[in-house]
Amino acid sequence: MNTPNNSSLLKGSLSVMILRLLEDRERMYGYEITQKVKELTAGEMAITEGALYPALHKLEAEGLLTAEIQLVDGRARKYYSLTKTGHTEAAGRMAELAAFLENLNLVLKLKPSL
Amino acid sequence: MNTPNNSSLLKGSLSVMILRLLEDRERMYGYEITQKVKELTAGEMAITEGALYPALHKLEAEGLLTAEIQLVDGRARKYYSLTKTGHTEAAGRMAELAAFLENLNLVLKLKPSL
DNA sequence: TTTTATACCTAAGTATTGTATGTATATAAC
DNA sequence: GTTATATACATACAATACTTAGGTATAAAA
Repeated sequence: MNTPNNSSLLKGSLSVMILRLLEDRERMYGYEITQKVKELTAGEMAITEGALYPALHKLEAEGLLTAEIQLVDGRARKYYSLTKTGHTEAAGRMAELAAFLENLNLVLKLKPSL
Repeated sequence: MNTPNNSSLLKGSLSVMILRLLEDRERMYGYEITQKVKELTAGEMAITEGALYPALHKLEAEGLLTAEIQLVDGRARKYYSLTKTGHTEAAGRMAELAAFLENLNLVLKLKPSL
């Protein structure tokens, strides 16, 4: 029998988004992530800073991200990049999410496009 | 500007699943829901009872579900049905979820099938 | 000069879910 | 006949994520 997927009913979609964005972009800073998400979703999805920064710190503490601070126009930016482990984990979590969404579709009988 | 969708980053997917299952089925009891979800997902998704029963009680308290107890083969079953408000709310939450998933796809650039 | 945008951060509260446990009956296995 | 499994409900506690609300600071625009 399959091991039941207890994996968090998607409550961790924020960290997956962060990891996925960094898979494509090499490095990003926190504020940039909030703007990029707004841009990609035409303003419909907003990541709050109160959720984002703790999530970034956690991913860094888990060894999935590394950070380096850089001064740009007199303001300090903290750039994050995926570590080697982070790349692996990003792929893994994306697969988990995809599997969860497929199962969710089965339960909700969503249209294939969703 | 669009009102940002702060709607809970999908952490409430369980209640949406319950509402959606009841949209199609008229009435179900708790244990039946756990089995139906297992069946629909070929055992890959398991709803824990510790999450399910409080969720059902909450939906009932919110007036979205009504419950009636019925004895079947010497065991008491608690059947839940959508109220009129529950039907409306079910449709609303499904729409919210669909919107959220679309935005998630935009951020994650998932394949159309997901 | 004040507001807006940029850029970071944390603390406290809320809400959902998982783990663990409990009760009880019916049926199947031993 | 006893034990294990399936059915069927329930709650308490812990873990965790996210929201709300606030704080600091610089640059640019009004």
